Amino acid sequence: MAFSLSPSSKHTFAHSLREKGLRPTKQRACVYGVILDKRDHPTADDIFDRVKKHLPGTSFATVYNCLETLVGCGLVRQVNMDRSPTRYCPNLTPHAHFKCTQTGQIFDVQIDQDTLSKMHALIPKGFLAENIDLCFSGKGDSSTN
Amino acid sequence: MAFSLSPSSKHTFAHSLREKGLRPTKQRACVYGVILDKRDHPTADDIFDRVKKHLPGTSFATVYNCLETLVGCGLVRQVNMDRSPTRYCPNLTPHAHFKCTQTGQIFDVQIDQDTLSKMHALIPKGFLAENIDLCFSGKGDSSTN
DNA sequence: GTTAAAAATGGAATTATTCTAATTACTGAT
DNA sequence: ATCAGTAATTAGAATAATTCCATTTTTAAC
Repeated sequence: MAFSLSPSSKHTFAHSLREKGLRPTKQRACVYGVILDKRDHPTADDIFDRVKKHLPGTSFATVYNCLETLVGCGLVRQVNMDRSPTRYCPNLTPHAHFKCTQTGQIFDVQIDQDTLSKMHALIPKGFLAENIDLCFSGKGDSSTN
Repeated sequence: MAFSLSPSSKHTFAHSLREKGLRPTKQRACVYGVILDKRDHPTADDIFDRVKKHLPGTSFATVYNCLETLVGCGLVRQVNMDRSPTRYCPNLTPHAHFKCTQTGQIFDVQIDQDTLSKMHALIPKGFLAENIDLCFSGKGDSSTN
């Protein structure tokens, strides 16, 4: 059976897509669903595996298409750390990422408004930032292993 | 002829390598040289082309090997923005990068100590960051085109 | 000079991602 | 409801940055 989003997620989802004239298809809902469901910053590959459990016929291309669409609608964010596969994150609040070099795990790190402003203030006159990306890497919290 | 580093760069270069028991070969010097020479955040491909002008026999594998070595010695930094090819930067002071979405150009953006501290302060207890990466993207300064 | 270790080389292999052409599913107008 | 037109999905091929591997060359120490 298809993935079922919670009523509120389903609403945000359908609304965000329709705003851009796009259709809330079951594949898109499912991709969005698995990203919301387990917030472990999955790769396209992880997402493909999870989606197939719900919609076995789904192709890799579709997963990539859906991801691109969801990113374009602002429903999920892409997380790129060094050269490793792109990961996807449904947390839309201002936050940074911390990658544990030992486990590969990625953690969200909240950014307070003051620090965010200071970061914005770095940008020289004449530049207009549409995107900010802050990534840390190092040893993660051992208690979370 | 091989690339010639300025006396002070040559010293830093040889010193940093020898500290790790590595040899300051002409290929490594050349790769480092072209990165220092034109600080435009070149890709491995760009570097390969430039190195070949000085040392025509150089292979792609060597360029990658040298880059890995230089990064390992802390002589250059890798810059990864989204999925585009890795770029290399000899600026070792704390700085962020701004990528112009229109031209693809990458600009260095200095980070002051206060902002840097605030960014560090975001890291939760128990985590130890070895690396910080701050990237902006958006419209670059039109006066630089 | 000889020898052992390190580095460089060329080409093949890998892998995440994108592209392409063909099929299927919607949506809106009739 | 049906049809036409558009959007989305599919399978598989293609791409491109990077890494790997086996071999050759260079270097440094004795």
